[in-house]
Order: sequence, then structure tokens, then C-alpha cells
Amino acid sequence: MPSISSIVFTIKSKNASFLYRLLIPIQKCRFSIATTFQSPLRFLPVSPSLQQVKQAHALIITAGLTNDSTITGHLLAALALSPSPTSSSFNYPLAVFRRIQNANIFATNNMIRCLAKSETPYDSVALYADMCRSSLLPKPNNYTFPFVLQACSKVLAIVEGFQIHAHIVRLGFAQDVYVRNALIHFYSACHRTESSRHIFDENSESRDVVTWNSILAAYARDGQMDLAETLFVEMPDKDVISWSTMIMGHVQGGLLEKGLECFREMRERGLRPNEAILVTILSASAQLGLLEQGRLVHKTIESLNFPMSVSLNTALIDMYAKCGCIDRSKEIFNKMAHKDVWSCNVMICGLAAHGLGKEALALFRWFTSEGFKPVNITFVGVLNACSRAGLVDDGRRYFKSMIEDYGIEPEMEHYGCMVDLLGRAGFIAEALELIEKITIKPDPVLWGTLLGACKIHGLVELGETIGKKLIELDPTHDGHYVLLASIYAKAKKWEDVSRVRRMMVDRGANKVAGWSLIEAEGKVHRFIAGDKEHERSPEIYQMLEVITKRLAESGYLPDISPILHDIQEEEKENVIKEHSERLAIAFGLLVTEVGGCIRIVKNLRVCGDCHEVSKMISKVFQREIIVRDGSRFHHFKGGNCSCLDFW
DNA sequence: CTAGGGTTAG
Repeated sequence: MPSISSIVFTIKSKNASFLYRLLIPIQKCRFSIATTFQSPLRFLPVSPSLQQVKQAHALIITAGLTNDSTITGHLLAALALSPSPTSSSFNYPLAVFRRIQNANIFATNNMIRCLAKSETPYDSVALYADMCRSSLLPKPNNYTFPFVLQACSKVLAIVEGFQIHAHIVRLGFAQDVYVRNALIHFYSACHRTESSRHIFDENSESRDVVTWNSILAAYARDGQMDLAETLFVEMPDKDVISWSTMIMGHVQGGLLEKGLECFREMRERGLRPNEAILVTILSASAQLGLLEQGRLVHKTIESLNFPMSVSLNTALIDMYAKCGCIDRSKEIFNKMAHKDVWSCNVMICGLAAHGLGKEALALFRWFTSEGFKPVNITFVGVLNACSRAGLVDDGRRYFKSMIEDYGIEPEMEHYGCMVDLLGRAGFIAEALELIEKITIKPDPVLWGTLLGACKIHGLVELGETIGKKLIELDPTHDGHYVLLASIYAKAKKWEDVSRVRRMMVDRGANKVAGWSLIEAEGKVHRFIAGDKEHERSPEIYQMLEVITKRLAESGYLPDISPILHDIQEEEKENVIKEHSERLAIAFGLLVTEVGGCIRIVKNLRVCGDCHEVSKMISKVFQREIIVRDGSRFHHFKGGNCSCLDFW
């Protein structure tokens, strides 16, 4: 290693930018040695650490080159590309920039770039304004605009952006691809999608992949995926960003299947996904509960030798948890060398959803002992865990601790957890008191939760009061009618049941159609109640008969209370028998290997009778059945359920 | 020296 003085000597005797050669480790270079010797700039690593930049800076100082515009410009460029924050307490790049007496355009542009990436991007716009009016600063050129527009996009400086657009036109940079791309991005960030499109259309010659990607992103941000799709098909060459823009646009817009399909198409073309795509696709698989799809993505990650980051591991943990394999989630989580708040939150929430309240709380205790700081969502998981495990005292304690020890303002979700926890455990008065204490407008969801508690505890009168109130509040929400009806049904008040049912029909409440899905033979099979569309429908109905017969032999009597009362008794039994999850289970028994696990995903909550039947099937047919319903997991095994019939 | 997506939890 040469001494500093010899380096300085070398620099002085050769040229200033030669020092990069000495500073940057060879293995971090972007290009081969042969090309790097021709251009010293290329010795910069892709994103230098702050320490590396400071080493370079130290050498610049000792070499007496702090007034050199070009070398300082390179230093500022390195700072802009550095991943570490450079402007927390004092502005390091600005201090460097101020050392130059007559900054050239190169150094000034890089200063604008640093400010645009800083925590105060508006300063970037301010410096641009200075450039325009001060004779001490150079005039903007084509490189200036992408940087300053990036700042405008970040802080949504619409008016300033408009003015800058005018400058661009006046100074004759309106045809520059980079400038145009930056403008499209700026208008998109300000939700001026039509303006983005206008710039895109203005010049069909001056376009590159980024131009196309920018307009795709503009439409995706605006939720206009149909228009994005049209352009996506039209565009000449697509890169990985084009695909990721489309995939993420679909998934974020709720078109989960579309996102998966787009991913499949990309893979068929032999393209390598990036991390954002993989995380998004795992999230889509998780939301849909498609375990096989999720597993396929996991295998893809492995076969690509993709580097496993914390976020990718977190996405996998979440996917396995939401697809019913909480054990796989635990495995991945335990193997992770580095964990963060997010991965722990996902794990805590996953454990809670699977009814593993005690494990969730144990993890939370580990989490705090490791010095992680819990956030609002952490407590949603913790309170849910308490609720599922029936740990009322712990729940009260954690709720208090959240506010007092961690200074987290409770949100509606936290109150929801508390009302659920108290109501479920029978502390109805306390739950009521809590709802009434909340000064902000009480959420119908909270009352709905309490209504659920009334159902569990058979509180007809209170349920009636709350139910009526809720129906009045939102007559189009079908869930409230259903809950109220089932409260009446539980009390065998059949007239009231049919009255509420009729009311629901008359007022045209948006009834959400219930469905259940199961993955088998590489396909997703979705059933609705009484479904006869499936190609193996006859066999499925035969299987239902077999189930009914074998359950009857072991003493099962169907509970007809949850359904319409004004139909004949036998009919009722049939309607229940053909609930979508029953069809899915019957199909599962047909197609999965003997003794294998059956996994079902439902959009609504499991009804009491289906819950009972699932338990019985798990015993009589000796099958593990895992059902993900609208709010939690049920693991049926040997005649029991993990939710302990408490849901 | 220029640009684009920035994902994941309730």
C-alpha cells in the first residue's frame, strides 16, 4: 500500500482524477481494467460507500484540489450515488460544493442531483432558480433538467415543474429523450396523466425503453391498466422494468390473477425477474391463497440462485403463512440470519392468524428483547394473538403498554382487536364501554365485531339493538343482516329470521357471493354454493352423498339454523350440504392422495354447520383439512379444530 | 453526469 504522500505526489505529477485508480478496489469496478485506464471515471463503484467517498475527498483536500470544478463534480456524483444518507445534520455535499469558486455546469448539475436525492429535495429547485438568475452560476443544460424534475416529482412542486417545462421548451431541450422522460415522470407523479401522455405522443422519434416504461408507470399509478396494457403490447422492446411495471400495476390494482398471468408470460419468454417482481408475485399468491403457485415461485427463486434478501424472505414467510403452511414460515424465519421489524411483524401476524397465540406472544417478547421497536401493526398481531388465545388480561396489558410505553396512538384496528378480545371472552359491558369511550366517530366495524360477540354468547336483545342500528347505518351491507339473522336463529326465533332475510332482499343489500377454492392437478378449482359447473360435478355430488352417509353413521345431525327458514326441512339440509366449501372438500377427497392434506380458501367466514362437518370429516376420513376463511385459519384434525370452536 | 419500478404486514 503506497503512503498518502506518495499518492499525493502521484496525483500532482499526473492528473487529478488519477486518484480514483488508487482509491477504488478493483473488484468493485464496473468495467474491466483494460477500459478503465482510458477513462478514470469508470473506476467509480456502482454505489460507493460514504467512507469511500470521504477517502476520495480527503485525498482531494490534501492534493489541494478543492477548487477544481471537475474533480469536485465527480465527488458530488459519487455522493449522489452513495446509498448512505449524506445530509442529516449538516449538508455534506453542499459543504463540498461551496468550496468551488467558479463552479462549472458539471459540478452544479451534480449538486442539483445531490439535493434532489436528499431529504430536502426542494433545495434542488431553489438552486436551479439561483442558476437562472445569478450570473455567478452557469446556465442550465440538458443534464440539469432530469435532476431538477426528479426533485419536483418528489415534492409535487407542480407550479415549479410547469415553469421548468417552459424553460425546457424555450432553451430548446424539449426533444431530448432524457428530458422528455423526466417530464413524463414528473406529470405522472403529480397525477397529470394526460400531460404525460401528451409529451409521450408529441414526438414519436424521441423515445426509448424508458419513455415507454414511464408512460406505462403513469397509467399504472393512475389505475388505468387497460391503457397500460395496450401500450405494453405495442411497445417495441420490453425490459425487466416494463414487466415489473405491468406486474406490479396489476397486483396493486387488485387484479391478482392478471399479475400472475403476466409473470407466467414473462417466464415463458425466458426473462429473469427482479426482486420487486418476485416479492409482488409472492404477495399475489399469498392474497389468493394459492400454495402451489407460491411454491412454484419459491422454486424459481432457488433455481435462479437468486440472492435471498430480508424482504424476499419476508415475502416467502407471508406467502406460506397465508397459504396455510405456518410451519414452513417458521422454518424460513428461524433460518434468517438477519431479521427486521417487517419480517417479525409478518411472523407475529401469521402465528396469530393460525391461532398460535402463545407462540406469537413469545416471538413478540423476543422481538422487544432484541431491541426492535414495535410499530402499530406489531400490536395488531399481538392483540389478535391474545384474542385467539383467550388471554384477556395480557391483551389489556399490551394495549396499555402500546400507548404508554411505546407511544403508539391506537387506530381503529387496535380498538377492533380489543372489542373482539373483550366481546369474545364475555366482557360485553367493557367492550361497550370501550366503543362508547372512543371520541372519534365509532366505526361500524367495531359494532359489527360486538354483534359477533352477541352471537357467540346468545345475547338476543343487545344483538337486536346493535343489528338494527348497523342496518340503519348501512342498509346495503349484507353481513349485518346475516349476523342478526343467525342470532335470531340461534335463539330459534324463526319469524324474526325470515323477517330479517326478507328485509335484506327487499332493500337490495349487496350480497357477496360465497366461494371456496382448492388447488389440484395444477389448476385452481373455484366453487360456489350448489355449483354444478365443474366437469367432475356428478362425482362430486356422489362424494357428498358418501360423506353424508358416513357422517350419519357416526351420529352427525345437520344444524339447519343458519339458513333460510321458509323452505322445507329437507330442502334446507340440501342447501347446507351444497355450501361451496363442502363441494370443495368433496372434490378434495376425490383428487388428493389418500391421507393427504386438503387445503381450502374461502372468501367468507365458515358457517357453524360447515365447521362441525369439517371436524367430522377430518375424523371419519382421517384427513387434515386446512381452511382459510375471511378472517382466520382452521386446522381440522382428528375431529378437532385449531380455533377451539371459538371464532 | 442524465431516466424508469421501489414492492412486503392489519
